[in-house]
Amino acid sequence: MNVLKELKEKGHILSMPRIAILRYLLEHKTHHTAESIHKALEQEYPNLSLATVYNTLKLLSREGFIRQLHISENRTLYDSNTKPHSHFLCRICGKIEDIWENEKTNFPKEINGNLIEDVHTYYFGICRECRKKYEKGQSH
Amino acid sequence: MNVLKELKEKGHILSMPRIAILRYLLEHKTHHTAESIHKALEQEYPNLSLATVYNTLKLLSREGFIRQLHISENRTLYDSNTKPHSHFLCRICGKIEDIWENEKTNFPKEINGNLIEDVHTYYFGICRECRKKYEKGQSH
DNA sequence: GTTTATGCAAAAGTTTTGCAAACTA
DNA sequence: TAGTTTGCAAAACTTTTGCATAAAC
Repeated sequence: MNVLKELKEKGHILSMPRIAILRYLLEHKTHHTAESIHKALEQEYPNLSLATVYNTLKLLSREGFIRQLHISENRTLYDSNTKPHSHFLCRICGKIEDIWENEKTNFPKEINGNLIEDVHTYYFGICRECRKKYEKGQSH
Repeated sequence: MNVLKELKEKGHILSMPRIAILRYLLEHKTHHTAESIHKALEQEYPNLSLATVYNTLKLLSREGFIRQLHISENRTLYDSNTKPHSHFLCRICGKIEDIWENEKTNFPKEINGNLIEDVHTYYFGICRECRKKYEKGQSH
Protein backbone atom coordinates (compact mmCIF):
# COMPACT_ATOMS: atom_id res chain seq x y z
CA MET A 1 0.00 0.00 0.00
CA ASN A 2 1.26 3.38 -1.05
CA VAL A 3 -0.21 5.00 2.02
CA LEU A 4 1.94 2.90 4.35
CA LYS A 5 5.04 4.06 2.51
CA GLU A 6 3.89 7.66 2.85
CA LEU A 7 3.28 7.22 6.56
CA LYS A 8 6.77 5.84 7.00
CA GLU A 9 8.31 8.63 4.95
CA LYS A 10 6.68 11.11 7.28
CA GLY A 11 8.71 9.60 10.10
CA HIS A 12 6.20 7.28 11.71
CA ILE A 13 6.74 3.69 12.68
CA LEU A 14 4.75 1.08 10.76
CA SER A 15 3.44 -0.84 13.74
CA MET A 16 1.00 -3.71 13.54
CA PRO A 17 -2.01 -1.72 14.84
CA ARG A 18 -1.33 1.13 12.45
CA ILE A 19 -1.14 -1.16 9.46
CA ALA A 20 -4.30 -2.97 10.50
CA ILE A 21 -6.30 0.21 11.09
CA LEU A 22 -5.10 1.87 7.91
CA ARG A 23 -5.86 -1.21 5.85
CA TYR A 24 -9.33 -1.44 7.32
CA LEU A 25 -10.01 2.23 6.56
CA LEU A 26 -8.80 1.94 2.98
CA GLU A 27 -10.99 -1.10 2.43
CA HIS A 28 -14.01 0.64 3.95
CA LYS A 29 -14.11 4.18 2.58
CA THR A 30 -16.95 5.53 4.68
CA HIS A 31 -17.64 7.01 8.12
CA HIS A 32 -16.41 5.29 11.24
CA THR A 33 -16.24 5.88 14.94
CA ALA A 34 -13.23 4.85 16.98
CA GLU A 35 -15.43 2.25 18.60
CA SER A 36 -16.71 0.81 15.32
CA ILE A 37 -13.15 0.38 14.05
CA HIS A 38 -12.14 -1.24 17.30
CA LYS A 39 -15.12 -3.62 17.11
CA ALA A 40 -14.38 -4.46 13.49
CA LEU A 41 -10.78 -5.40 14.25
CA GLU A 42 -11.05 -7.08 17.62
CA GLN A 43 -11.57 -10.59 16.23
CA GLU A 44 -8.46 -10.38 14.11
CA TYR A 45 -6.43 -8.39 16.68
CA PRO A 46 -7.77 -9.45 20.08
CA ASN A 47 -5.61 -7.17 22.17
CA LEU A 48 -5.88 -4.03 20.08
CA SER A 49 -6.83 -1.34 22.56
CA LEU A 50 -9.35 1.42 22.02
CA ALA A 51 -6.74 3.95 23.13
CA THR A 52 -4.49 2.87 20.28
CA VAL A 53 -7.34 3.24 17.83
CA TYR A 54 -7.90 6.79 19.07
CA ASN A 55 -4.22 7.65 18.91
CA THR A 56 -3.86 6.19 15.43
CA LEU A 57 -6.93 8.04 14.15
CA LYS A 58 -5.52 11.28 15.50
CA LEU A 59 -2.23 10.61 13.75
CA LEU A 60 -3.93 9.73 10.47
CA SER A 61 -6.06 12.89 10.66
CA ARG A 62 -3.03 15.06 11.33
CA GLU A 63 -1.23 13.55 8.37
CA GLY A 64 -4.22 13.98 6.08
CA PHE A 65 -5.05 10.34 5.42
CA ILE A 66 -8.56 10.68 6.86
CA ARG A 67 -10.91 13.53 7.75
CA GLN A 68 -12.67 14.14 11.03
CA LEU A 69 -16.37 14.92 10.84
CA HIS A 70 -18.28 16.72 13.55
CA ILE A 71 -21.77 16.34 12.20
CA SER A 72 -23.11 14.05 14.90
CA GLU A 73 -23.41 15.37 18.41
CA ASN A 74 -20.64 14.59 20.87
CA ARG A 75 -18.84 11.97 18.88
CA THR A 76 -16.22 12.27 16.21
CA LEU A 77 -16.65 10.48 12.91
CA TYR A 78 -13.65 9.54 10.81
CA ASP A 79 -14.09 9.61 7.04
CA SER A 80 -11.62 7.55 5.08
CA ASN A 81 -12.90 8.99 1.80
CA THR A 82 -10.78 12.11 1.44
CA LYS A 83 -12.16 13.25 -1.91
CA PRO A 84 -13.83 16.64 -1.30
CA HIS A 85 -17.50 16.14 -0.53
CA SER A 86 -20.22 17.25 1.84
CA HIS A 87 -22.48 15.39 4.24
CA PHE A 88 -26.16 15.15 4.98
CA LEU A 89 -27.60 14.09 8.34
CA CYS A 90 -31.21 12.96 8.67
CA ARG A 91 -32.71 14.30 11.87
CA ILE A 92 -35.25 11.46 11.98
CA CYS A 93 -33.21 8.30 11.48
CA GLY A 94 -29.70 9.69 12.00
CA LYS A 95 -28.39 8.40 8.70
CA ILE A 96 -25.43 10.21 7.15
CA GLU A 97 -25.13 10.43 3.37
CA ASP A 98 -22.32 11.74 1.20
CA ILE A 99 -23.20 14.72 -0.96
CA TRP A 100 -21.11 15.30 -4.07
CA GLU A 101 -21.11 18.86 -5.27
CA ASN A 102 -18.79 20.06 -7.99
CA GLU A 103 -18.20 23.45 -6.45
CA LYS A 104 -16.82 21.96 -3.23
CA THR A 105 -13.48 21.29 -4.89
CA ASN A 106 -12.79 24.96 -5.53
CA PHE A 107 -13.58 26.90 -2.36
CA PRO A 108 -12.09 30.38 -1.85
CA LYS A 109 -8.47 30.23 -0.71
CA GLU A 110 -8.84 33.38 1.36
CA ILE A 111 -11.73 35.07 3.17
CA ASN A 112 -11.27 38.40 4.97
CA GLY A 113 -7.54 37.85 5.16
CA ASN A 114 -7.92 34.36 6.61
CA LEU A 115 -6.17 31.56 4.75
CA ILE A 116 -8.69 28.83 3.96
CA GLU A 117 -7.28 25.31 3.86
CA ASP A 118 -10.41 23.22 4.11
CA VAL A 119 -14.20 23.45 4.17
CA HIS A 120 -16.75 21.17 5.76
CA THR A 121 -20.37 21.50 4.71
CA TYR A 122 -23.09 19.74 6.66
CA TYR A 123 -26.67 19.55 5.45
CA PHE A 124 -29.46 18.77 7.90
CA GLY A 125 -32.98 17.65 7.16
CA ILE A 126 -35.12 14.61 6.42
CA CYS A 127 -33.88 11.84 4.15
CA ARG A 128 -35.70 10.29 1.20
CA GLU A 129 -36.80 7.22 3.15
CA CYS A 130 -38.07 9.10 6.20
CA ARG A 131 -39.96 11.52 3.94
CA LYS A 132 -41.78 8.60 2.34
CA LYS A 133 -42.76 7.17 5.70
CA TYR A 134 -43.94 10.55 6.87
CA GLU A 135 -45.98 11.24 3.72
CA LYS A 136 -47.65 7.83 4.02
CA GLY A 137 -48.51 8.62 7.62
CA GLN A 138 -50.16 11.86 6.52
CA SER A 139 -52.22 10.47 3.64
CA HIS A 140 -54.76 8.23 5.43
CA MET B 1 -38.48 40.78 25.24
CA ASN B 2 -40.40 39.32 22.34
CA VAL B 3 -38.52 36.07 22.56
CA LEU B 4 -39.79 35.40 26.07
CA LYS B 5 -43.34 35.78 24.84
CA GLU B 6 -42.61 33.36 22.01
CA LEU B 7 -41.15 30.83 24.39
CA LYS B 8 -44.24 31.01 26.55
CA GLU B 9 -46.55 30.70 23.55
CA LYS B 10 -44.75 27.50 22.65
CA GLY B 11 -45.89 26.09 25.96
CA HIS B 12 -42.78 26.52 28.11
CA ILE B 13 -42.62 27.99 31.58
CA LEU B 14 -40.82 31.31 31.92
CA SER B 15 -38.63 30.34 34.83
CA MET B 16 -35.93 32.54 36.35
CA PRO B 17 -33.01 30.54 34.88
CA ARG B 18 -34.55 30.54 31.42
CA ILE B 19 -35.14 34.28 31.47
CA ALA B 20 -31.60 34.90 32.72
CA ILE B 21 -29.95 32.65 30.15
CA LEU B 22 -32.05 33.95 27.28
CA ARG B 23 -31.38 37.55 28.24
CA TYR B 24 -27.67 36.88 28.44
CA LEU B 25 -27.66 35.24 25.01
CA LEU B 26 -29.61 38.08 23.41
CA GLU B 27 -27.22 40.63 24.88
CA HIS B 28 -24.19 38.64 23.72
CA LYS B 29 -24.86 37.49 20.17
CA THR B 30 -21.83 35.30 19.70
CA HIS B 31 -20.58 31.76 20.43
CA HIS B 32 -20.83 30.31 23.90
CA THR B 33 -20.26 27.07 25.70
CA ALA B 34 -22.56 25.83 28.42
CA GLU B 35 -19.74 26.44 30.85
CA SER B 36 -19.04 30.01 29.72
CA ILE B 37 -22.71 30.89 30.14
CA HIS B 38 -22.75 29.31 33.57
CA LYS B 39 -19.62 31.22 34.57
CA ALA B 40 -21.01 34.49 33.24
CA LEU B 41 -24.20 34.15 35.27
CA GLU B 42 -22.96 32.60 38.50
CA GLN B 43 -22.34 35.93 40.23
CA GLU B 44 -25.86 37.14 39.57
CA TYR B 45 -27.49 33.70 40.03
CA PRO B 46 -25.31 31.86 42.57
CA ASN B 47 -27.22 28.61 42.57
CA LEU B 48 -27.81 28.30 38.84
CA SER B 49 -26.72 24.78 38.03
CA LEU B 50 -24.75 23.71 34.99
CA ALA B 51 -27.36 21.01 34.33
CA THR B 52 -30.02 23.68 34.01
CA VAL B 53 -27.85 25.61 31.58
CA TYR B 54 -27.49 22.48 29.45
CA ASN B 55 -31.20 21.73 29.59
CA THR B 56 -32.12 25.30 28.72
CA LEU B 57 -29.69 25.40 25.81
CA LYS B 58 -31.15 22.21 24.47
CA LEU B 59 -34.65 23.66 24.72
CA LEU B 60 -33.63 26.90 23.03
CA SER B 61 -31.93 24.97 20.22
CA ARG B 62 -34.98 22.80 19.69
CA GLU B 63 -37.21 25.85 19.52
CA GLY B 64 -34.89 27.62 17.11
CA PHE B 65 -33.74 30.53 19.30
CA ILE B 66 -30.09 29.53 19.04
CA ARG B 67 -27.97 27.28 16.82
CA GLN B 68 -25.60 24.55 17.88
CA LEU B 69 -22.17 24.57 16.28
CA HIS B 70 -19.92 21.54 16.07
CA ILE B 71 -16.81 23.19 14.73
CA SER B 72 -14.61 22.71 17.79
CA GLU B 73 -13.66 19.21 18.80
CA ASN B 74 -15.78 17.47 21.39
CA ARG B 75 -17.60 20.47 22.73
CA THR B 76 -20.78 22.08 21.55
CA LEU B 77 -20.89 25.80 20.86
CA TYR B 78 -24.15 27.70 21.05
CA ASP B 79 -24.58 30.61 18.65
CA SER B 80 -27.15 33.19 19.67
CA ASN B 81 -26.85 34.90 16.29
CA THR B 82 -29.37 33.01 14.20
CA LYS B 83 -28.96 34.98 10.98
CA PRO B 84 -27.61 32.56 8.34
CA HIS B 85 -23.83 32.66 8.32
CA SER B 86 -20.79 30.42 8.24
CA HIS B 87 -17.82 29.99 10.57
CA PHE B 88 -14.08 29.98 10.33
CA LEU B 89 -11.79 28.21 12.82
CA CYS B 90 -8.10 29.07 13.03
CA ARG B 91 -6.06 25.93 13.56
CA ILE B 92 -3.25 27.91 15.21
CA CYS B 93 -4.98 30.05 17.83
CA GLY B 94 -8.39 28.38 17.87
CA LYS B 95 -10.29 31.60 17.21
CA ILE B 96 -13.71 31.33 15.59
CA GLU B 97 -14.88 34.07 13.23
CA ASP B 98 -18.25 34.62 11.60
CA ILE B 99 -18.25 34.49 7.80
CA TRP B 100 -21.03 36.28 6.00
CA GLU B 101 -21.74 34.96 2.53
CA ASN B 102 -24.75 36.03 0.51
CA GLU B 103 -25.36 32.64 -1.03
CA LYS B 104 -25.76 30.97 2.36
CA THR B 105 -29.31 32.28 2.70
CA ASN B 106 -30.55 30.35 -0.33
CA PHE B 107 -29.27 26.79 -0.10
CA PRO B 108 -30.97 24.02 -2.12
CA LYS B 109 -34.19 22.81 -0.49
CA GLU B 110 -33.68 19.30 -1.78
CA ILE B 111 -30.66 17.17 -2.68
CA ASN B 112 -31.05 13.66 -4.08
CA GLY B 113 -34.54 13.44 -2.66
CA ASN B 114 -33.45 14.53 0.80
CA LEU B 115 -35.28 17.52 2.27
CA ILE B 116 -32.75 20.13 3.31
CA GLU B 117 -33.73 22.28 6.28
CA ASP B 118 -30.41 23.78 7.31
CA VAL B 119 -26.76 24.01 6.28
CA HIS B 120 -23.67 24.53 8.39
CA THR B 121 -20.47 25.53 6.67
CA TYR B 122 -17.18 25.45 8.54
CA TYR B 123 -13.97 26.88 7.13
CA PHE B 124 -10.62 25.81 8.53
CA GLY B 125 -7.24 27.46 8.12
CA ILE B 126 -5.02 30.19 9.51
CA CYS B 127 -6.43 33.54 10.58
CA ARG B 128 -5.15 37.00 9.59
CA GLU B 129 -3.30 37.53 12.86
CA CYS B 130 -1.59 34.15 12.95
CA ARG B 131 -0.56 34.57 9.30
CA LYS B 132 1.17 37.83 10.16
CA LYS B 133 3.04 36.25 13.04
CA TYR B 134 4.03 33.30 10.87
CA GLU B 135 5.21 35.50 7.98
CA LYS B 136 7.30 37.60 10.39
CA GLY B 137 8.84 34.43 11.76
CA GLN B 138 9.78 33.36 8.24
CA SER B 139 11.31 36.68 7.13
CA HIS B 140 14.40 36.97 9.38
C1' DG C 1 -53.49 22.48 43.07
C1' DT C 2 -51.26 20.59 39.20
C1' DT C 3 -47.73 20.60 36.27
C1' DT C 4 -43.20 21.61 35.03
C1' DA C 5 -38.50 23.03 36.02
C1' DT C 6 -34.57 23.28 39.20
C1' DG C 7 -30.44 21.85 41.69
C1' DC C 8 -27.69 18.51 43.22
C1' DA C 9 -25.18 14.50 42.72
C1' DA C 10 -24.37 10.61 40.31
C1' DA C 11 -24.06 8.36 35.90
C1' DA C 12 -22.98 7.89 31.13
C1' DG C 13 -20.20 8.43 27.23
C1' DT C 14 -16.20 9.88 24.64
C1' DT C 15 -11.42 10.86 24.46
C1' DT C 16 -6.83 11.46 26.61
C1' DT C 17 -2.94 10.27 29.46
C1' DG C 18 0.76 7.92 32.45
C1' DC C 19 3.64 4.25 32.54
C1' DA C 20 5.85 -0.33 32.28
C1' DA C 21 6.34 -3.67 28.71
C1' DA C 22 6.70 -4.67 23.83
C1' DC C 23 7.88 -3.57 19.40
C1' DT C 24 10.22 -1.26 15.22
C1' DA C 25 14.07 0.28 12.82
C1' DT D 1 20.27 -0.62 21.22
C1' DA D 2 17.75 3.63 21.01
C1' DG D 3 13.53 5.53 20.35
C1' DT D 4 8.50 4.86 19.58
C1' DT D 5 4.35 2.75 20.32
C1' DT D 6 1.24 -0.32 22.74
C1' DG D 7 -2.11 -1.92 26.15
C1' DC D 8 -4.10 -1.28 30.27
C1' DA D 9 -6.24 1.32 33.66
C1' DA D 10 -7.25 5.51 35.36
C1' DA D 11 -8.30 10.23 34.61
C1' DA D 12 -10.36 14.08 32.30
C1' DC D 13 -14.20 16.20 30.14
C1' DT D 14 -18.63 17.08 28.40
C1' DT D 15 -23.36 16.10 28.71
C1' DT D 16 -27.43 13.62 30.58
C1' DT D 17 -30.44 11.78 34.10
C1' DG D 18 -33.01 10.57 38.56
C1' DC D 19 -35.25 12.47 42.12
C1' DA D 20 -36.81 15.35 45.96
C1' DT D 21 -37.71 20.23 46.35
C1' DA D 22 -39.19 24.51 44.54
C1' DA D 23 -41.29 27.50 41.32
C1' DA D 24 -44.71 28.83 37.71
C1' DC D 25 -49.22 28.84 35.98
